[in-house]
Amino acid sequence: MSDAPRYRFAPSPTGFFHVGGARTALYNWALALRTGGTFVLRVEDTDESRNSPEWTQGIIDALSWLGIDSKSPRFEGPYFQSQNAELHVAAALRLFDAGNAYWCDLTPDQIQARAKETGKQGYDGYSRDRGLTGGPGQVLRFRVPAGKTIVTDLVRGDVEFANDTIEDFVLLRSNGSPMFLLANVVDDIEMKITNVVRAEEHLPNTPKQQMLWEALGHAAPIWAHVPVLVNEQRKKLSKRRDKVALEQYREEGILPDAMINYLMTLGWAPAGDTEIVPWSRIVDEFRLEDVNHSPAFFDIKKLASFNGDYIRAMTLEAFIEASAPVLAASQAWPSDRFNAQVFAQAAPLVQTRVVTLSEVPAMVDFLFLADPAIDEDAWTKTMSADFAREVLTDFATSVATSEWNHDSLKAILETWTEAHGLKLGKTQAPIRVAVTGRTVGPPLFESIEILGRDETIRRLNSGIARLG
RNA sequence: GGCCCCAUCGUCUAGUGGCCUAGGACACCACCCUCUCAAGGUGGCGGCACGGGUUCGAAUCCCGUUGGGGCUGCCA
Repeated sequence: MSDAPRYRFAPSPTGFFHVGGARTALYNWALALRTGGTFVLRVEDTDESRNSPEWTQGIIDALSWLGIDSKSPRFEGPYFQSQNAELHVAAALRLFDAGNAYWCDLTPDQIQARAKETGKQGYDGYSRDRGLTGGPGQVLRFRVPAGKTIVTDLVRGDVEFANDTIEDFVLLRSNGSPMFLLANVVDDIEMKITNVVRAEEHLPNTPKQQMLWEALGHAAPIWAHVPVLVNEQRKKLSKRRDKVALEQYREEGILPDAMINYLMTLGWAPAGDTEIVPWSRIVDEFRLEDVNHSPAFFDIKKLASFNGDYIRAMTLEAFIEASAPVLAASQAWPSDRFNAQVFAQAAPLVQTRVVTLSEVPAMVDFLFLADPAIDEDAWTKTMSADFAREVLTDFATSVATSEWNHDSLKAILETWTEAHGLKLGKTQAPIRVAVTGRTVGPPLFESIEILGRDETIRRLNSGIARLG
């Protein structure tokens, strides 16, 4: 098993979990599962400003929500890049000793000034042969060899870079700390990573990393650069502009299975005519070679549709259980008025009517409010019907002594409706508004049945009173 | 500017030279069902960026154009 592939996911902790990162993690996880390989989590925390212990827990929690279980035998880590700093520096020094790196005392300002002078871009290799020996204020730069670098990529094929278009990049900062490129490669070597699957934005870095692997005496891993996720403007999803936090979707009632399934269909599709497929099938079918080459728009509407499908596919028990937290957290009614048994009765009525769990409370609030919140527009619209008062009055009278189930309740109104030459769609409206406060909602007669006779009659009468 | 990547309905995709008068999904529209709203069912709208090749035959291969995107830091 020593040749089982080792995949890795290497996020930098930034305080929230990016949906793009989630997809990359899922790709790596699916691959590790199918190949009998390992998923290594490494937190790239070498930038002080991106380092906070709770961020790390956030990553673990987010992965776990996505079904990437840190206790699975397929999972390894988390490792922390910051803890390997000594290794990174040692590798850099080895590179210097071997002549693959050299010291440079140019400041960023000086580099810019030189570039302006020569009319060229970036650092020009000024210190290559100056024989500097290091010390305060000097950075260590990699000596990019002549020739070209060919990156063999599982999704993109061979990508060729002319080495003279790659400047001698910094390995060690002037304060002696290692840069990301170096740290990343040294860690990957150290952790025996065989497959690097990451977002396309890293592709331009790849020739540099490949040169590092080789200079350090190792064969480069198998690369795969998957397309980035973009917004409606076709720009890379960004924290500032876009809704990218996985946690936010979780809070809004997106189901993990829906998110997982949706994310996997961005840039890839399972065989057949349906995109809604269980994770087990994704694991069986997912291949990097089949991943699309172009950026994919993260479409919240389609995500919502997937979520609706997943909600409807749940058993009633599962739906009730999944709704419990949002119900408990809801501010829609005084918490002591909530009744789990009542909700359980209403649950089948709401399950087909919500797309996210967060919509559940608004669907049943009239059951838990002392008085339903009357929507004014709904009221004026429905109560302006000339039969409104009469239907309310007659219905209240009839149901006072009728059998208490939705079929009889419906039959009562149907009889009344026919006798008045009207349509049930019309006559139910005033009753619905008086009882629930709105023109839309779960089926009326079922709702009334659950609400109970006394409360229904009370609301009907208070509606009549409100009519004046 | 330089380097690199990409290009099938509005969006996500199927498609790897003939099965394509291009299939599915989301969105949208219509109809059916129906106590409202959903769900469900049926149907519709809508696409191979453009121009050259190669080939008996091109969405599929090649070149160019155009258009998008990414990277370009002593961030990761």
